[in-house]
Amino acid sequence: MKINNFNQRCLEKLHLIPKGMVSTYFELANSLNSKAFRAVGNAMANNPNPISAPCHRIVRSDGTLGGYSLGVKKKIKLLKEEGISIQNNKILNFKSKIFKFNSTS
DNA sequence: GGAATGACATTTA
DNA sequence: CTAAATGCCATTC
Repeated sequence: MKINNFNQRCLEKLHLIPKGMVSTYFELANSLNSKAFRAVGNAMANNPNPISAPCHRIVRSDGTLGGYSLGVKKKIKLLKEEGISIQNNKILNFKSKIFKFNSTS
């Protein structure tokens, strides 16, 4: 098995997300200089370490939660604990809580 | 090497 | 606004 560059990359980025903030698959892939937001989701889905990586801070571009290996329910709870308000499986003030990575090369 | 899948995104009806 | 269809990228079978 070769090194999971993509997967590892995503996990590293997750660590950059400050508490109380969330990010989208799109932004995450964008930070990787890729448009593989699909592959990003796959990387999380395979989730080698769902504990070491705050994958619960990753949501869809629409502000919806999307999914979670441990269960969407858990994701909501975690985000709420982080200080993020969620309702109807959607993040409130999502635009204000979205976090963008350093796109500056 | 090829087909199939997915925690997605965007557009059109 | 909701639903359906299409496109995209990487990984897995």
